[in-house]
Amino acid sequence: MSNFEAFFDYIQKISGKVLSEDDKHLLTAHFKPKKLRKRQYFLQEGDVCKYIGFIVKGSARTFTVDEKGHEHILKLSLENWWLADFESFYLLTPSRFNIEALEDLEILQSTNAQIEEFLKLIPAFSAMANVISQNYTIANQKRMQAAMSYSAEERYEDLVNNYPQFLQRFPQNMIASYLGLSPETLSRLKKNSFK
Amino acid sequence: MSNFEAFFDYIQKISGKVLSEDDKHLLTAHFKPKKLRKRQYFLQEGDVCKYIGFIVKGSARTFTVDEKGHEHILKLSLENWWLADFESFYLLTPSRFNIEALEDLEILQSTNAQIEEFLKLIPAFSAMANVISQNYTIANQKRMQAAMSYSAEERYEDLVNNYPQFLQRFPQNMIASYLGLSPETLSRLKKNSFK
DNA sequence: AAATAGGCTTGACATAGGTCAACTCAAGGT
DNA sequence: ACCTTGAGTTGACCTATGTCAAGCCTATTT
Repeated sequence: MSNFEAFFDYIQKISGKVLSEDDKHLLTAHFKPKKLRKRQYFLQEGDVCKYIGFIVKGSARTFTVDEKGHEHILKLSLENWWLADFESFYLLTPSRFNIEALEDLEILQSTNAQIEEFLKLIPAFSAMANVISQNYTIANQKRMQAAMSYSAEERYEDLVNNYPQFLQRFPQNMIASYLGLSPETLSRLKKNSFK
Repeated sequence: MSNFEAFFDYIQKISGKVLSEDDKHLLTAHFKPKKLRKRQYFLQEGDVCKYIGFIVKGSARTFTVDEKGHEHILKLSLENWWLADFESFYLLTPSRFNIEALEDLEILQSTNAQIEEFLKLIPAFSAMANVISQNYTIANQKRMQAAMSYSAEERYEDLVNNYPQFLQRFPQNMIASYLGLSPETLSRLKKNSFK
């Protein structure tokens, strides 16, 4: 099953360890393929995030809606990323976020309890989890610094340099929201930077 | 040594596991007590963050200086928090941050290589690391959301509710920088919210 | 082919928050 | 005791970005 091949490759590459045949069987048995169509929700605000998904194909956004009804995108996710509200997933509390497919989405999903098992039983999986958690911490720190220290224009240029795929895959108003800008501001900003 | 008692308690409390006498000896042997005076630097921008510190007493700030010479505080740290630029510490790359004692500081410090050992040898330590990493991820997500969705006033109220100790321990201009505000703005904002 | 909807741009205007400068007050160092 | 230094406040003004509204273009639906 080609879905799982990509998944196994990913785990082995990130962890630097090899998956045994047993490991693979275990993963195959407990990660369920699932499809979501564009606009479908993976998670709704107020629900507990019971599942974590590994994105095989497609994209999604994690966002909140504030009191004024404005949406704020906190995360844009593509292939080979994990999809979940980790706070809700770890603590089993109702989520403050929505997660919605922006393109047709194919994921492999599993539950918290099963992830705990994988962490215990599969060394490559647990090594991967550690690396991902490091990467997350680093990425969050960078994003936080950018939000605090950089102007709108600098943040946009940062994104162009670091996540050029985003520009291909996501409409500009989503990018704007991800950067914490109104769509109008991003539009003007691009015009000016071309000069 | 009372320093270490507090440290052991912390590990056991966070991890939910017990430290054996051997564990404690290992930790005592490889965490070195260190003191920094107010204003002293734990880490300077451009240096690799070779040490991680557990704060026994005192406080510190992690900040950057932008091209215009303005400082931005990314993290304020108190007792029972870890002190490090994790990006630099994990990857051994030069840090973009400065870490400075805001009050006289007593820490227990160790190196990356030794931490790896502790993770392998001490189950309570490794369980603690997982919990902390979860907490970190959650806290970062919240802070990111706050930075994107909330006004200056809302972010301040959030801080008053969630980290009231900060108001006691840190001068107002540090709080302002932590919130991404100028000191003047925070000052005015407080005046108005008293009404 | 017409109709509709979504995304993008542009203009005019509004506003939150930043900047600069002056003043006050408390604290620490000598 | 004196002097300096740092923190906080306040006022006047400035600027980046948001808001609202209109119009345009492309793609999809009918």
